[in-house]
Amino acid sequence: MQIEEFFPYKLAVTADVFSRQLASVYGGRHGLSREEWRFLFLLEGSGGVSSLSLSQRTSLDKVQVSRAAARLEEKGLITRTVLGSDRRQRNYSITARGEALFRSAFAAVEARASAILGEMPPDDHAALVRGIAALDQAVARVAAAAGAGDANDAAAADDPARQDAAGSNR
Amino acid sequence: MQIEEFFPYKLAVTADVFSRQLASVYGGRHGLSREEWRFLFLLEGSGGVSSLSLSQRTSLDKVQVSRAAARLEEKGLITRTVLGSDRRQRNYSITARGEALFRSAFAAVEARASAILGEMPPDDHAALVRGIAALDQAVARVAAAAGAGDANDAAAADDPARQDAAGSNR
DNA sequence: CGATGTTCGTTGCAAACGAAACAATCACGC
DNA sequence: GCGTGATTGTTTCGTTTGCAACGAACATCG
Repeated sequence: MQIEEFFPYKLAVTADVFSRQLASVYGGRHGLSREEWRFLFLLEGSGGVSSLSLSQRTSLDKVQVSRAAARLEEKGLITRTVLGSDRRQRNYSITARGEALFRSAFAAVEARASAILGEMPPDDHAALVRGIAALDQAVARVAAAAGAGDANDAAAADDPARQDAAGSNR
Repeated sequence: MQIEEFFPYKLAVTADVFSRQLASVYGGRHGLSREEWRFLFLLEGSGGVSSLSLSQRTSLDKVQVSRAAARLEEKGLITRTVLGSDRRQRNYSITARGEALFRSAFAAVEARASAILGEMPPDDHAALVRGIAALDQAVARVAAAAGAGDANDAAAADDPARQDAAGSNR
């Protein structure tokens, strides 16, 4: 079997190239990392987001959230405040500068994304959207079933320290 | 716009989760990194591959190839020899141990991939394959056009040292 | 042949990452 | 109220990654 014909490989490579195309837009011109970009994306619109809902809604784990928040705060794009109800949690909100930067970046990113997706025949575009949605659901089903099972399976003899990752996000 | 509904985000997240499912198979049980996995994939079957054709056929740049090759050689999974025709290039070939390891890993990976993809309704699966192929072509067209154009665009005023990345892989 | 420029693979270095340890805060049982 | 455990966010440590510089091997032109 040639690797080019192995579908998981093609999916990974294609998605990566596409993602890099967009990352070069918000990264190159606006200086945002992928985590920072997603972070601002979440904050934009909603006035303030607690760290809890942020972890749940993105594919960022708590370490990535912490680091991205530190950098964004340093750049003056977001503010971090401590919640009164639970003083462990943080409440993130976007600043005016952050919102302006994000709007600018978003317009450029969407333009690039539309340029690529618009290059596809409409039928293929619809197929892509449909296929990704279905894959998303399928991988969620299998991952839920295989998450504990295969992890233990893989750790059969030499890795007793591995615990199941049930409580983790991502 | 909610980030969950932004298609590029959904594509990136879904592809990443799927890729990680497979990476946990060849990584967890067989101790291969993604680059090493792809490297062995390319070498398997073909008796020997020159470094030149290897860079062209994978999405690995020369640094990744060099490092993956060093680790694989250290593990005894491949051999590195110097070509007679051009003594700068290397000729990689897989060892018996490497081939055995790869075959075992491949069977497990394919099983996991089939488990996920087989979970999808056949129509959706067909749509996914079709959509990814179309996206692959579309992004290739746009990247070729925007590669130089937008890079210069982004580097408008502050990065005169940027040269076009035409000769680079990835 | 010798000088210059190009290509290939490797290495150094700084930034980023993942996993585990950590401190701070909360929740609960007694 | 107070110890014990759980949860949240941060930090630390070792590794990996991307980028640029480098040396070695070739090519080209005089």
